Amino acid sequence: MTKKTTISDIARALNTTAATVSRALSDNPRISDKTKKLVNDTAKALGYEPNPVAAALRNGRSKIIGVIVPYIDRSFFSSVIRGIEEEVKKHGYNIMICQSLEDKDAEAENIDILINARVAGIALSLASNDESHLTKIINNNIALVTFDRVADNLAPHTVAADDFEGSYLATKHLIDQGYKRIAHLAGSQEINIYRNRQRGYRAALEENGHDIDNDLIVSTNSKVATGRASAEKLLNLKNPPDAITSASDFSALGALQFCKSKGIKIPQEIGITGFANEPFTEYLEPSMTSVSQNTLEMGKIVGQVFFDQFNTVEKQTQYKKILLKPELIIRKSSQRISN
Amino acid sequence: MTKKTTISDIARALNTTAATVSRALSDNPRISDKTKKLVNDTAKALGYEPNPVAAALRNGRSKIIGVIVPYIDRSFFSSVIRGIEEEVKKHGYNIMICQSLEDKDAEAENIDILINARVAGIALSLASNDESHLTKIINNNIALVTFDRVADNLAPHTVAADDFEGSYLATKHLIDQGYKRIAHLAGSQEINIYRNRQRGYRAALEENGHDIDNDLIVSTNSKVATGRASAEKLLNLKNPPDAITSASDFSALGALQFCKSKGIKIPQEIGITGFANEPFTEYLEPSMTSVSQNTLEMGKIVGQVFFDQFNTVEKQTQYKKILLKPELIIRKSSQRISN
DNA sequence: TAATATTGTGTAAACGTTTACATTAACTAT
DNA sequence: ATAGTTAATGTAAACGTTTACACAATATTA
Repeated sequence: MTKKTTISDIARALNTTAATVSRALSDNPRISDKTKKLVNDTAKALGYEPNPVAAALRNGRSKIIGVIVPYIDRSFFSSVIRGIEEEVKKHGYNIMICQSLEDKDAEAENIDILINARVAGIALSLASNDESHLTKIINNNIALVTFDRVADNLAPHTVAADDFEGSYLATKHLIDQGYKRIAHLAGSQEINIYRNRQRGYRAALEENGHDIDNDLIVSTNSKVATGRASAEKLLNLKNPPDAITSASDFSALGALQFCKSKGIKIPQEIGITGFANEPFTEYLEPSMTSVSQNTLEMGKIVGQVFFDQFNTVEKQTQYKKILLKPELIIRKSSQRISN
Repeated sequence: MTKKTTISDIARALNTTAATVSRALSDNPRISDKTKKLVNDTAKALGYEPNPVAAALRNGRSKIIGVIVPYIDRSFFSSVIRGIEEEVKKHGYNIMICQSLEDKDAEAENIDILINARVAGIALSLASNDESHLTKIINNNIALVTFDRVADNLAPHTVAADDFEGSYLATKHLIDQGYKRIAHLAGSQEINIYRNRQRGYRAALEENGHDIDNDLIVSTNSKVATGRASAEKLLNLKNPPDAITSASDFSALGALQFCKSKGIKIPQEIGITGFANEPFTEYLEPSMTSVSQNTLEMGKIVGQVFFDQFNTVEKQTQYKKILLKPELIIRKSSQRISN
């Protein structure tokens, strides 16, 4: 392990000082072109590679973006993470990943760790409704972007899928397919994304002359088993639905399984749509219509928002609230009109 | 953003020096218990938090484990990453993630970045068969653990699923279920994991008195479409198989789709098993038997291997080649004997 | 031509730790 | 009582950058 070349080594070789070398390498206008060329050439000749740790110490800021998600291995998050990685890499940044495990305290702890690591920014999908601990990030003057489960009150910049629109699209699609009584498997109304999905469902019904029947809105925890139970409940109603639009792919899957087990034909007798376009939806029988949130894109945009910030003159940055257009992926579970 | 407390602040408050504070905080035996208590108390009182960047500069090593995978959002990798994260977090370490996109050059570049970031270790799943660029890691005295696609020649420590065993288990299971002509959808034989899976298949047949028929071994690229095509080819043989054990869930899915489309009953007329236990296998119709590689566990073990190394007296570390026992998840696609 | 800008470079401190090498005081042994 | 330990702490340098400030040399202006 031969010692690494430093700017001082370059300086020594050129009979100049580290300051000049540092400036030359960062293309400082005060340095003559001749010196710059000299420095860059010997840097290459000596195999110089900058030490980001030293720079981070001096600058009080490292070229790292911290990312905190509930679970790394949820397909939604891993895909967003990939997007963030690819975007920040373009700017010479790296990502440091933490999990909150949907626990507020773990989230707060991870925030402390990232602040201490002097990250340039933190991308975060909230573990809970509590956003109070985010102030710490802002007080430390660290760029903050929340995504998916965004912090509406505290975070200056947010990136999320337009859940209202996604749910609206799915519901409208069912209406267009001729379904008359459309039920909704709602997620926890504590969480804004699920509230928005319910709102989208309601809006689509209202704007298209459908009545809203509260019996057709059932609350779930976004799990397969609950989806099955909810479907059973719905289909046992005196006036059962002929379609189900779910705020989650998992509960939609449960509903689909229940219907199949009862021999109810999908999509002929009942239409089903999910939400999130989980990888499995494509392979179900029948394949399931779902709302794609364009997760990779979401990650890339999260990354971009950081650099938009970094590149604006400090104060003047406008707060960005970005809503990404979702895409309805129409598959067999909801398509009974051939076209 | 009030200035952060440093060890010098603590020293000043106690009328001592930074050296003593540093030693006290790291529980150095040369420091009296009285002083240690004093230091720890004022550290707490002043809200001191150590600056890992400064420590990393001084030590030439940061408490970061770099992870390089082909794609972050493949469920296999995201799950391993989660395991690594959870394990290293226990030791106060964090992970920095890079993607190789299955490109050798990108992998080499990421290695450089991580080396420059002075990571304590690198966990890596190879992008290609080429391992030559790994020498750099070793020359920089950075701990290296390869997993899944391991570097047999260069990497001292490797963690992988026992592919041979997994494939053996799946094949043996099909034999036990009474299938007589068992085909194999093989992956690229350039890659050792696929070679091992084919070996496991062959061994199971041989050890159980089944002939090996090379017509029943078809090579795929582990994609759904190829799986479909391969199944078609196999079922058109004069003497077609009555079971297919695949080296990949995706090609197994293709085979399953093809059989269903032809009205061939699974598992009655044909048994199918996949490999990797991708999330979707559970939800297929029929649900698909697959080999689980215990990915979360794999990640945790990768993490452990680092700290086993760190804690041994430098030189004496023995090279670890860990093979994890896979688990056969038996579902409907292969189970025609009721039990 | 003297005063003033401009250009290019050097000096030295700072970022916050860690640690090899003193130093001092108290303790043990003879 | 004196030399030799041992225990506890201090001194100062080092890790590799960046940058405020100073400075000299040249160019510009009046």
